[in-house]
Amino acid sequence: MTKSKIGLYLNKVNDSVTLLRECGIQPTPQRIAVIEFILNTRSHPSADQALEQVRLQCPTISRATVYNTLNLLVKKGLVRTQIIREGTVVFDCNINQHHHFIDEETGNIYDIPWDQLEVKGKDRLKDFEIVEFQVILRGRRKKK
Amino acid sequence: MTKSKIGLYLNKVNDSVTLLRECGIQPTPQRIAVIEFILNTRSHPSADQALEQVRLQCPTISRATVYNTLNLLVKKGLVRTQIIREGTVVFDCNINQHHHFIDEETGNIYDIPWDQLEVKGKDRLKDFEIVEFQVILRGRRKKK
DNA sequence: AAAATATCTTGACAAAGTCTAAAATAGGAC
DNA sequence: GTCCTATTTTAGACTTTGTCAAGATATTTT
Repeated sequence: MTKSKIGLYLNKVNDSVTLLRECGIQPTPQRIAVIEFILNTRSHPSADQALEQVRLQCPTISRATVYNTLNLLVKKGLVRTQIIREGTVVFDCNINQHHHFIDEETGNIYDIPWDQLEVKGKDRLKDFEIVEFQVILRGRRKKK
Repeated sequence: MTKSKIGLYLNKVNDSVTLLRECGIQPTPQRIAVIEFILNTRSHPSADQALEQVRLQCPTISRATVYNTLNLLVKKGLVRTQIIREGTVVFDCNINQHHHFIDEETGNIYDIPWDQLEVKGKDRLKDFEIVEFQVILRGRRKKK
């Protein structure tokens, strides 16, 4: 399993153990619980929301460990943070470039595939060296 | 003076008094100090940063008053909030649509005029009703 | 000037996040 | 297995951002 495929296949404990080892992270039960939760959700949770969910599996885990583990996963490039919710950083297991849509009624955050939108005119911004960018859209998700 | 011109002309106390009155806000010394600071900065400050600066002019102002006044100005449409900095809401006196560039070295936030960038493909997002959007770019501002 | 409103301040509180010291655990050497 | 060391985890203290309520000040209204 390669890093680029994470986030969809992580339903076996073995996978997360392997993944942690590949990143040079000791696979403790706490870290396994965190990585299995975060790589299997599309919900862009905050650290405290992750804590709440991870405790269902691993009731004794401390807040500091969840924060430490999530930050470690960010440092290793397995997840990334997004600044799109008021008051808290959210964690995003989709490490490929993509955009975001935020439902202002529910607070839900949806990924928009990179190739669905095109941003034109960036080369005109002569004063800025762009390292990354994304479009952030807000509104309502339509009911089916 | 109309609301659409605010943010550039606000160097006379009279202007801010007029503006507050136009919005049905009683122009107290505290509120004048807050509005004069916030409408004359391009720096996208947090509420606590605003407090710090406003206290230079009005040393006795309380934190609650700065928060209340800023939120009041948001409600009246004179400034708006942006979620682009980690850990805190920032206030933006540019109420016209625009994009943002964030210098990752300094944390400085720069406005990018609306017409400099074009986002194509929004109509393909059938599941979403878009109320607003912006492009957020990160990188380094080039030295002159 | 007294009463009624509106505003401001202080301090308490909650949530998000970091840090530290001590306890628990794991891994390696023997 | 036992001992030793390095790594992890935990609990709690602390900071920052933000809100709220109660009392103190100001401002209007009459």
